[in-house]
Amino acid sequence: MSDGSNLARVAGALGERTRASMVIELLGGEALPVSALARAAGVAASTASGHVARLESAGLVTVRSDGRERLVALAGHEVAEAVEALTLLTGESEIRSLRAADRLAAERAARSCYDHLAGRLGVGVCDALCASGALEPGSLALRDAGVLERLGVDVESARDARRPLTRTCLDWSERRPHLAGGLGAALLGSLLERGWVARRPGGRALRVTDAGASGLLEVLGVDAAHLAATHGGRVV
Amino acid sequence: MSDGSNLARVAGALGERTRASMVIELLGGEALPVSALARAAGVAASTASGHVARLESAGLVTVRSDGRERLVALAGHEVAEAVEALTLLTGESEIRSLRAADRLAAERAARSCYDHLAGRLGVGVCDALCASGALEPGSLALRDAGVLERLGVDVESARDARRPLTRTCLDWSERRPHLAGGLGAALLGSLLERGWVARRPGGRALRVTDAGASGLLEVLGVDAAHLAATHGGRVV
DNA sequence: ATGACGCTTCGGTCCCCGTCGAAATGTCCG
DNA sequence: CGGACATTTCGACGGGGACCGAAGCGTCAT
Repeated sequence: MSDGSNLARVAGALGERTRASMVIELLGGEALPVSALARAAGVAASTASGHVARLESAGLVTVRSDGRERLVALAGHEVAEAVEALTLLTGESEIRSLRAADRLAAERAARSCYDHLAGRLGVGVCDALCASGALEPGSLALRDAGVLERLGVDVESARDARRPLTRTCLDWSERRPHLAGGLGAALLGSLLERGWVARRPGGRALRVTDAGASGLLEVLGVDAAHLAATHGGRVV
Repeated sequence: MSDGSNLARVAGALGERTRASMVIELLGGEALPVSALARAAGVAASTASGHVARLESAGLVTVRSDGRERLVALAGHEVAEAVEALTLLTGESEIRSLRAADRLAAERAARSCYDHLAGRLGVGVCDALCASGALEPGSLALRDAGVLERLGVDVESARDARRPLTRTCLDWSERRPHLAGGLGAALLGSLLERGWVARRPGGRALRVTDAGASGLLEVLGVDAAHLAATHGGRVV
């Protein structure tokens, strides 16, 4: 690795506006067809096809054929972590359109960071888990699995030798740490499975359902409906 | 951030062989003059100058004039973390030359990961800190500051609101976590200040001094001389 | 079977950017 | 002050790659 060509190959795959848009789109955690990525990035299907091929050969995404579609997904949580680390280096973005502003507001409120919660909701849930004694405040080390199990998380099966059980992920919008790692992934998975949060179509933003609002209030004392509301904006 | 241009700007700065080599060179943690980066990357001084300008405008490095030299350094630990995260995505590198093989062996043994220890030595020290009860095994949360203070670390001043006290950093050579974060930085700083480890010129690799070998053996029970030896290779 | 649809390949165009050497600027040291 | 050195600017060259539309190839539905 003293030679830079490996790093350049991976970074170069992200280092172009169109491909970067595609990867950000995939950061929602769902697999998307090539056509959706083309639309999101604003390029022709043929152009998008080439970019997907390059992302795949760089190992950033995996592609799976499904009928006549080809579904593209991030290759793993390591990719999402690298993208998040790079995103932290970028300054704030300028708002370009009303639609972009809406979308940004929704993502600031609640979003998935590939496989775990982020945004105000993610930080709020993490803080509540610390306050309830489930997690150690600074390090986010697991202290008491009880609260998490009441959220439907199977803590034991969240253990995975390939990555730490808990990890702090610095939120680019809140500039505060939130819960990532195997446990963060299991938590989002459980909330999605229970229908407490749902993915908003066409992006990384999440929506808190009525069941989720009451459940999170009861178990964690978190006013999720307030946290996940777009400040002063319309909530779809 | 739903637009990819910010991500592309930062990733694009890393996404070119020559600039990637320069950044890897800077990952040692020392500020280097432009001429040293040019030599390391194998390009003319004028070419290197342009690349440094681009890295600076992307916010990845800072440049400080010192006499007739301009010293380039990584802009902060966030940059180092992003580069490490990207490095984890690259496969193994092929060895191109005997010199590169020597260098790689030295870096696998002991190196600085911008501001903390990495390589076999870094992992070994981290394991020993866990075994001695100073750190919590999985999360690396601080348990007992005593051992660290015997290593010269001022734990209190290592606390920094802008980043976690301890963080796990996955080692690309060992594929095992080691200690990063504010405490990891303070530890490397202390070992360098005490003269227990020293930077090898021209790279990220570290050398364990005689004082360091006996000190680490006494305080942590770590056979640092063995860990930091290049396996079967010559040790300069 | 016959479209409709999603995707890829191909050919062509254009521009960005990495590279160098030469010359200019600025700094240090006799 | 004048020569050595580090760096930057400039001009020129060449290559890689981003883009599109048209055409070809599977797959699904009617």
